[in-house]
Amino acid sequence: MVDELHIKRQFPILQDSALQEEILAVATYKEVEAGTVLMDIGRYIKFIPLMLSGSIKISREDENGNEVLLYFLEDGSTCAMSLMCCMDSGKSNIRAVVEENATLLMVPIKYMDEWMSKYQSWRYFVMQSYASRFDEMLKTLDSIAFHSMDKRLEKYLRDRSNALKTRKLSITHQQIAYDLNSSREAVSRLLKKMENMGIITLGRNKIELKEQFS
DNA sequence: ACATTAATTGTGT
DNA sequence: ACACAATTAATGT
Repeated sequence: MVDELHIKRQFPILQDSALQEEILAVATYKEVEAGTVLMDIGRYIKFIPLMLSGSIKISREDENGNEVLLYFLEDGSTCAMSLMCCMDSGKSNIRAVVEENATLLMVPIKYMDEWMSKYQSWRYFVMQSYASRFDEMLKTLDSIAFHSMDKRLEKYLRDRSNALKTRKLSITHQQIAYDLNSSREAVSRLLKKMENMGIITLGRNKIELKEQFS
């Protein structure tokens, strides 16, 4: 069901075929359906997930229990946070919820050290994951700190569209509001404006991003 | 096909 | 943010 070709396609950076074989040998294949809480704050991380398909939402909670959306994970990527955690306390700082049915390769974290020194491509992979997640989080931070809700909403739609690889999003205004820590009404009104501008079309439970959406 | 109902979206304050 | 209206999709009859 999962072979080297599969890995090559989804993780082009992991070129080393010895590494690919080793991944296949030690990883367990897992299918998770939408809504599953893959990892929660405070839980111990035992596996590094390599995503083959689907989409996962990574968020974090502050002292008051407010959830903050950090980014979406898509296929071909891994959770930089879990890479970091296995060098540190082993506990997760984040929550990972499956947005769209996902298939994963779960690699036990005990291989991390070994592979870091053994495989150059694994090192690159880890570094690149860090770099891109860090970058992504900076953008999210900018968006929260410096941009108004309409820009944040645009970014949200873009991100979600990229993660799910579709222009047709199935989501309610309420859920978006929750992810952006805003109110449903505010989101509804902004979406309506965007529809009037002609960059999206709205329907019950769906939002379609038009070509003009940049 | 029609009526009922729950969920989602729209609007005024 | 709240209250309520309007619309939509799902479900039963």
